[in-house]
Amino acid sequence: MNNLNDTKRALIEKIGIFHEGIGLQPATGRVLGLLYVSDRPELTFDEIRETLGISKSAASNAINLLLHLNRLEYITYAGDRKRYFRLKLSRWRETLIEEIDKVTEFSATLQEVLLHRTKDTPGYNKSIDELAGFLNYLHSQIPALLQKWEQSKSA
Amino acid sequence: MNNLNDTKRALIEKIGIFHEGIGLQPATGRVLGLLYVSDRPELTFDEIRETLGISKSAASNAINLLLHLNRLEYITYAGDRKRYFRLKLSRWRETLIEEIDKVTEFSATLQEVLLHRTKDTPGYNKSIDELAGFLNYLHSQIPALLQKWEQSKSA
DNA sequence: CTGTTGGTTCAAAATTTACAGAACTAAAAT
DNA sequence: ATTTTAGTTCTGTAAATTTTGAACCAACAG
Repeated sequence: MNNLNDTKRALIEKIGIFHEGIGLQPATGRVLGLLYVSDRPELTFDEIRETLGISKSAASNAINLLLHLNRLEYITYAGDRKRYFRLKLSRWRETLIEEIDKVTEFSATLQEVLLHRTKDTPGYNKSIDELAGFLNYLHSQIPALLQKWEQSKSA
Repeated sequence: MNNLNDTKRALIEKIGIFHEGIGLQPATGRVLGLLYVSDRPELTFDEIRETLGISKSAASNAINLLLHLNRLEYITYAGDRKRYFRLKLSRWRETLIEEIDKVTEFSATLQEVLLHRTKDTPGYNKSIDELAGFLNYLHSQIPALLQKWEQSKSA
């Protein structure tokens, strides 16, 4: 049914490993990978299960987690009980911001650290303060970066 | 020797968990946490081991990994065989760039995906191309962001 | 009302990870 | 020369994670 060549299989693994790196489990990462490379971007539960060679429960868990994370949505067709799952790719901005926020939220912890650090290590404290400060700045600049990027494209 | 109050212990755990999130193991994250909160910023192998209550092997592995990742350095004193480990905090810019690069490197995979995707799904492909494009743009803009942040500070 | 489809949920098995403990080593101290 | 220090490396294992398979369920179809 979903016949994938070796290149695409390898890409699925690569995409899978990347997403493992950001905290998803292997099977979940592969579901994302499959949907990225599949020529038909809407796949059923069973197509996903079968193409990836995973169990129903693994497929169910992965799909539901991804739905929860807003990475996936599904469409239905009248007279067809199956759901057709696809990536919510148009939401990439929000997804990316959420990912970057994981890092920038560390800033709050650093500021807490500063409140409890001795004042006897000014150079050290200054570095922590700088890092925290830049993380906040980075966070604040993402919308502007997105805007500037859009502009640079239309130019 | 290294007497830490509950607040600092909690901060160590928080810093540890954050670093677990970016791929380090718990004990390794806690070593970073300890060095962030410790009033004495240079600690010996045994002080780290004892304060965190971890085994020599766990301490050895964590410290060597962090040295490898350039997150730690050590100093020595004549007539003292111990090494004194400390955070390479002044390197936070490089560390952060490396962390952001983990995300932006995904762009290359996306471009590979595009090479192998059918042309029959233009909207879908466009989203992938946009995401890849913005990741590249983000990567390219980090140095400028650092510069602008420095300027905004001195103002 | 009975069977089938499209899943979900649960318990157990398999795999992976993280760590401890003990044995070891190189350099320095006695 | 032998003991101590400051770690390293290896092996075993406990715990956590991930996955499977089987039982289950709700909705619809015949």
